[in-house]
This record gives sequence, C-alpha cells and structure tokens, in this order.
Amino acid sequence: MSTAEQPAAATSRSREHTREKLIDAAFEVFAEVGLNAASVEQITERAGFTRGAFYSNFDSKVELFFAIADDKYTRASAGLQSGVDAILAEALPVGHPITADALETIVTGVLGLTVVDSKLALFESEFEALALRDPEIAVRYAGHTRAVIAGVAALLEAALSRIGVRFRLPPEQATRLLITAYTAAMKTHLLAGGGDQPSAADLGDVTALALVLTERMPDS
Amino acid sequence: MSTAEQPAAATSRSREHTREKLIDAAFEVFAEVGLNAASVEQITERAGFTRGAFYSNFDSKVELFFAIADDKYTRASAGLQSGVDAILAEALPVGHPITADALETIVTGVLGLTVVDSKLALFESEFEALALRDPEIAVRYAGHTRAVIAGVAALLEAALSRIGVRFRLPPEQATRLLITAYTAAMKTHLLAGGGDQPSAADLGDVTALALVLTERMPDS
DNA sequence: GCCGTTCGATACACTGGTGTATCGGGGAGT
DNA sequence: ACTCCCCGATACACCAGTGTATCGAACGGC
Repeated sequence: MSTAEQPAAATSRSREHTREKLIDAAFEVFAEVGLNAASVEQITERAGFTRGAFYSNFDSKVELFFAIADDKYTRASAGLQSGVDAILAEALPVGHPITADALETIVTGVLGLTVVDSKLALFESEFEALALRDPEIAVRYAGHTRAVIAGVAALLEAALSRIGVRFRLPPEQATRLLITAYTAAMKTHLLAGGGDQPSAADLGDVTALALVLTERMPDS
Repeated sequence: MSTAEQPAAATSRSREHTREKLIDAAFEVFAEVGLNAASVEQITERAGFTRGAFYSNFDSKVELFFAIADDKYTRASAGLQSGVDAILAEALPVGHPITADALETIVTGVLGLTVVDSKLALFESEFEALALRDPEIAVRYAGHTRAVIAGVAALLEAALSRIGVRFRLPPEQATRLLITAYTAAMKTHLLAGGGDQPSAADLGDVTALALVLTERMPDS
C-alpha cells in the first residue's frame, strides 16, 4: 500500500484537467442561473463531458460549488499585491499632486481587484443567498467574508497612507462599508444591463463614501 | 352584462380570502427556500389548499411572487408616517438634549421600518437575486427600489432636520448608502443565526456611517 | 507489449414537480 | 327552497433531473 499509491498520483493529471473544466463550466452556469436552477447536465454539457464524469469527480452539486469558491479565491489572492502596486503607480503618476482623484482611483481600483468581473459578483451573490438559508454554508461564507475584508482593509490602509490619507473610522469598519457600497454599485450596474466593469457613474456612491470616510493625515 | 357582474364581485370575497392565504404562505416559503426551490405544492399545502386552488388564482409561481411584492409594500407604506412619528417621540423625549444617540435612534428606527423582519429581508434578497438574472424582473425591482429610496430619503431628511442635523451628501445618495449598510447588517445578523431584530452591535456599521454622513445644521 | 486499473460514457430506474382537464360541492341570488 | 355558477379538489399525462450500475477504452507500470 506504500508504493501502490504512486500511480494514483500519476493518473490524476488528466483527472485534474477535467476537474478544472468542470469547475470553470460550473462557475459560468452558476453565475447565469444560480445553484438550484443549474442542472448537473447543463454543467457537464458546457464542459464537454457527460454526467458520468461529474459523478466520478464530485459527490454533489454543492461540493462542486465549494470547489469553485476555493479555486477562485486562492487564484484571486495571488495577483493581489501586484495589482495594488499598479494602481498606486496610476494614482501617483509623478508622486506629488495628491488630489481627490487619487483617492477615488485607489479605492475603486482596490475594490475592483476583489470583485473582478460580473460573473464573480453573481457567484458571490449566489453564495450569500445560499448562506442565508443554510447554516452550514453560512459558516463557510462568514469565514470567507472575514478573510476578504481583513485583506482588503490592510491593502487599503497601506495604499491610502501613501497619499497621506487615513480612515476616520476603524479600518475594518470603513472597509466593510466600502465593500458593501461597491457590491451594491456593481449590482445596480448589472441590473441596468451593464457589462463587466461598472462605470464611474455607477461608482458615484462609492467615491462619495470614500471621501466622507477619510481625512488628511496630520503632517508628521 | 351591466348588472350581471354584481354576483362576480360578491363571490370574489372568499376568493380574496384564499388569495391572501396563498400569498401569506408563499411569502414564508419563498423566504425560507427561495423561489426556485419552492414548489407550488409546498405553498398550497401550507396555505391549507391543494394545487387546484393555486392554478385557479395565479398563472404561475412568478406571478404569485409579484403579487406578494405588491401586497407587502402597499401594506408597509401604510403605517410609515405614524411609525416615524413614534420614533421621533422616542428620540426627542423632552425635546431639548440632542445627542448622537438621537441620530442613531432615528436612522436605525426609520430604516427598521422598511425592513421590518427577517422574512422580509430574505424576500427582498430573493427579489434582487432574481432581478440580477432576469431583465424583466430587473425593471420591476429597479422601480421598487427607487420608490423605497425616495420615500425613505424624504422621511430621513425631515426627521433629521428635527434634531438640527443634515446630510453632508445629497439626501438620496446618503439614503442609498444607509439602506445598503442596513441591509448588509441585517444579513450578517441573519448569517449569525439571529432573529428578526438586529442588535445594536449588528448595527454598529450603520450608526458609524450615519455619524460620518451627517453634520450639524448651521444655526438659523 | 501485455495487463490492470481507473476514468468517463451510456443506460436505467425512479423521484418530484408541473400544468391541464374534469368533477363535485357549496354559496349567492331570486 | 331552488337553481346556477364558480371555486377548489382530484386525477392524469408528462417532463426534467438525479443517482447508480455497468461497460469500454485509454493510460501507466512491469
């Protein structure tokens, strides 16, 4: 039993592949129609497999849902710091004139890193909806949310201090409010039939909120 | 055809009754499991009827969903002004000492009037989720949301002026932010397994937001 | 190059839900 | 009290989806 498990690791390469294809397909389908309305067949069809492949890789639709969540968020957190650096470069072109624009660029930019596109927003919304009804999912969702907020709060605080600005509230609280507002803006954007990226007009509430939530740091 | 319609109006009394029972039952079931997961049988069973009664009164589940929305919100808007008066009475016991407490009482009180209990919050969340995927529902939802915000904004502005406070942002914008924050707070409260009423701790973000969003009116 | 293992496809039995068509009972009007 | 009519119950046909059990084929190890 010691060496017999070696082949299992070898054969699992193509298996990983179909697993990923299933995850990608399911991500889209879930975003489009929701978990309940999505049938296993819909997912496997889009992935180019049959239901047999699904049941060979996952026990249930919900398990697949969680697999997506894990996958997406480990993936997303990877490119986070570099994304923030890029935003800071944009917000501080030469480094000297610090305007309200810089604040808006940073806030909407950083928040945009966590809610990358409309499909992710829809998935997130679905996650929340499920959590509201299933206590077991709720704990997963709560943990996920907490992690995101803590991460974003740290990023935001650091980025803002670069332009000499700080929150007037506890950073985590301010971040929660900003994320909530950003998510709401994304949703109204989607409700109006918009595409992946919310326009500046959609984000009006967010930028206004950012202004009210911040203040100049006392000169050191 | 002129007098022949009189009986129709008479017989429709019991019909109205079963219609209401169906609406009430569906409201609960939708809140519990969502629109898709809810079966017509679940609803009629809880209402004490069979599926025959349902199809005699409604064309589809979705139509029933809209009927609920109409019903609840015409009902809710009825007692709104008196509710605000009561809140003001609490916030201004004698009328003189105006504190931050008064502000919090007013904001959370008024917002609490529009999101009465957890079932309504869940229903609303379900409404949004559906709207995000169905453009036809989206326009209905958008209209509903706009109406609510306009109403609440007017109420809030009037109530706040009573304690000499005003928004630092356009009232509708401030109201949108507050409602969003309140809804989020309600959701985290529900996610934590809480009951109908969010605690003061749950509303911490909302009250903090209310403080940043407002300022003293210049003395006249 | 052969064999064993395992992955994914196919087939099947079954469940839960839908919508329609029909029927019986009870209330309203005279 | 009688009649008519409408509401809601019952029965039926149908469909979409699920999960399992079986099978063929491809891949890796020896």
